[in-house]
Amino acid sequence: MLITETARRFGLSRSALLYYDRIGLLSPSLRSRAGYRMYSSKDLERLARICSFRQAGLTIGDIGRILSAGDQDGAVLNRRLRELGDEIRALQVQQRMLARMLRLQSLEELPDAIDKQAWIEMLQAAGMDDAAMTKWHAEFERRAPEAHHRFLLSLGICEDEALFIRSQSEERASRE
Amino acid sequence: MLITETARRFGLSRSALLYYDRIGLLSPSLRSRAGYRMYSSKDLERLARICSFRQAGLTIGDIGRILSAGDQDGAVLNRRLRELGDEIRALQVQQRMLARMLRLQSLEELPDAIDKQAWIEMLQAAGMDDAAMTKWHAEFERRAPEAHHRFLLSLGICEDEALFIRSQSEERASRE
DNA sequence: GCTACTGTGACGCGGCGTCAAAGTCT
DNA sequence: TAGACTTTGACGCCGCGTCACAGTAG
Repeated sequence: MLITETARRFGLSRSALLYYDRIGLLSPSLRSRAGYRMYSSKDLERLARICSFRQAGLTIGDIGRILSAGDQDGAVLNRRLRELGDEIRALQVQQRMLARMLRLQSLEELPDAIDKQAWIEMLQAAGMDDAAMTKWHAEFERRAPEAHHRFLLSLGICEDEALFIRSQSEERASRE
Repeated sequence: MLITETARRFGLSRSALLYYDRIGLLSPSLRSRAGYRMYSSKDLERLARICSFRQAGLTIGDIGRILSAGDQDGAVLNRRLRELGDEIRALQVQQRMLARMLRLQSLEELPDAIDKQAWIEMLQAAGMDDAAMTKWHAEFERRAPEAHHRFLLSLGICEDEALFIRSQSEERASRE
């Protein structure tokens, strides 16, 4: 099968298949006399697997590793699964930030304290205790003080309390 | 304030600030005699806004547009909010695919029919009726037949039923 | 003179898309 | 001969990271 037809069948672009050939992920096993790429049924099977993995969000590198060496105990798949959880949570944080920005922009209101509570509950649900949170604040303050400040304000914490938390974080950091 | 200190305060890298300067997103208003970038308090305020928007997942282009022309009715923010929903749903689909792949790999079992049912329920919950699903199958078959086939199999639909669905999709597509 | 900063410019990443120039099939 | 395919190669995209080399502040 020729390249464009192969691409169409799998919902890919021609340039994607050219790319896969260039990096050695999928090199068609035959060439016509004119040098045209000919995809055999085995190539198509390999391509089908590649597509599945791509749709599952694996990188080209990971797919190459799985196809060449196999995936011992599903290590690669499990790692990607964890990454996906992290990515989704990060996007959900962005959602909340945007929602808050829109509220502030349209209503010009102060954010309510519920969000600070919600944030704490999320961290607790993730297994963090008070000590862990204090340590996390200290680390945040050390690495990016302004960002720390803006983050506290974004939780609906007032300027004074934010400065208090930051000063405590500084103390804690300097004691170590 | 000098560049590295500014970067540290906002949790950014020096190269990010160099980049923002190059593309004109944030150009410090002063330079020292030796040509060093000096960030004024107004620059820092602008940077704080930039950081907020970046943390909300906006592209550099969008941020530039908002900072220069404002965001009429929160159009940019609302668009990004919709995109985020789409992205999250896409990642969740990837999660389910990966989970299924791991199950198949570890248990070497056939996927159960529950997943086909679950898929249908999801689409119905999204407001799709039978007619819409038929149309969607036809479109899928037309644009990427192999991918359509693999998708049906991934739902735990057996080879025969998949071929049947695809042939119906073809008929439906050719009648239009 | 040492160290830690600063500048500019060039190149790299992933996963392709896009364009150009030339050849091939029908 | 037309036009729909194919080849290779080079360059572009985003949001920076990373290098090299040179100048500057203390």
